[in-house]
Amino acid sequence: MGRVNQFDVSWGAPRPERADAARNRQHLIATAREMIAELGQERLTMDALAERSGLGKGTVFRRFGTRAGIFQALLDDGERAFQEQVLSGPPPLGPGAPPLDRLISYGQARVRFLVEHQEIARAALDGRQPIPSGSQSPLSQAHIRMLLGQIDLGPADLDLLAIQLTAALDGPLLLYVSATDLNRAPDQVERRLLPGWHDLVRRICRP
Amino acid sequence: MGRVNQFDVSWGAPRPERADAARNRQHLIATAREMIAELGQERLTMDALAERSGLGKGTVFRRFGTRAGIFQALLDDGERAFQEQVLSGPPPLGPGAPPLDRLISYGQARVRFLVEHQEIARAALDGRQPIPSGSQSPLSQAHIRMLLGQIDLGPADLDLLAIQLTAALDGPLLLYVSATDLNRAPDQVERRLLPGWHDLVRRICRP
DNA sequence: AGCATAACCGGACTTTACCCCGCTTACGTA
DNA sequence: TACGTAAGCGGGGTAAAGTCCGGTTATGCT
Repeated sequence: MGRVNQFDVSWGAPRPERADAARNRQHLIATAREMIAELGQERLTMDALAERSGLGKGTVFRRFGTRAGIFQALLDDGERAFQEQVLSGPPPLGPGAPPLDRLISYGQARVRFLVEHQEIARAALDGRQPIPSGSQSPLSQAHIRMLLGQIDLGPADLDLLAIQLTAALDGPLLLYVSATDLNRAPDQVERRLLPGWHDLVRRICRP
Repeated sequence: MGRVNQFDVSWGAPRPERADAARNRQHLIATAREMIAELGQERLTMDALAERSGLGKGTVFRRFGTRAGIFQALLDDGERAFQEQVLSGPPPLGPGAPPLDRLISYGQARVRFLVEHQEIARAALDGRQPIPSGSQSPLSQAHIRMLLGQIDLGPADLDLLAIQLTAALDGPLLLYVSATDLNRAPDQVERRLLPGWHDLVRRICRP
């Protein structure tokens, strides 16, 4: 909800969004959610979204820039809510617990988040964009980086380590686990991935 | 080179490819390489590829199924050659060295491979495909899995660990490192990623 | 060799992401 | 409150991905 348009990457909004534009974005996102629920992501077309919203095609594209942009916006939206839990919710996810515990439960929460938003997350990938589309999951990466800073790891490239961990967390879901598995048995997937993350973090962070 | 068409996922070819089809695939791959070198991946269109090859559009699509399929084929091609080095080349990459050393140098070789084929690798991603397009880099994953099996890691989900490591290896390049950085200073990227991989593996595999 | 059949070929056709540009509307200033 | 202007709007236009199907060619069998 904070961003002005698809080019506004910086957080401090340089200029407030015009009222009608904000209204339209809201409406577009809501309509997109409806259509995805009804038809599935692969049948969400830009034209149909525009028509059902009662807006012009041009508007849709100015808002989101590209088809993948819609899904990124949707994901951002969900991620923002999720991130609030993480930043100010109860321990061990929120502050108060030892950083290692927070890291572990963060990963577990994110696995659940990604399983839930799996369809949208896949559609937000875009092979044509030269730069990682909107730089994938920067919030997640930043949070992991922050927690790593509070753990004593000796000399290490913490920024890179955070990137690697983020990839090890997101990758198995987005790229490597078959969609069939996920749809048929999301529970089983979680039962495997959650301990996997736990184990990975323990291995990396032990002295 | 081995696969009959985009639906043939199994390795043992059920039926040999017809001679003209094989010739056309060869020719298409070669032409695609030329055009990418001349124009860049984003300007490689299916129509242009067909015309320049002197073939019909239908042929191109039957061969590769989708635009991303072309890039997957190109990547497969390169990966196969790379994999031979790994399976039968000299140590520490090839067999003969201790598995931990092989794992480390494998990652380093793969980083170089991905930096080199970066453009194609990105284009091989496809957000619309419900299943991880051809299941991304299965060869790499299998090799890592094999090496992990030769290292004493105590009780662990080795298959999942291999997936996580593959993601931690590929992810930073495909998703998180900006394309600008890569193009301007591939050397610097390597200088950072190579030690990063070394460090990650040491952390995970120490007793 | 001759034939049946399955695979392959090509290019016209459809769908859809994305661009363009003249018109309209909201907001800062006087 | 009136005005100038920058931002927003909409829908027709383009190009490229992906589909279809009638015609063609390779291959196995006799």
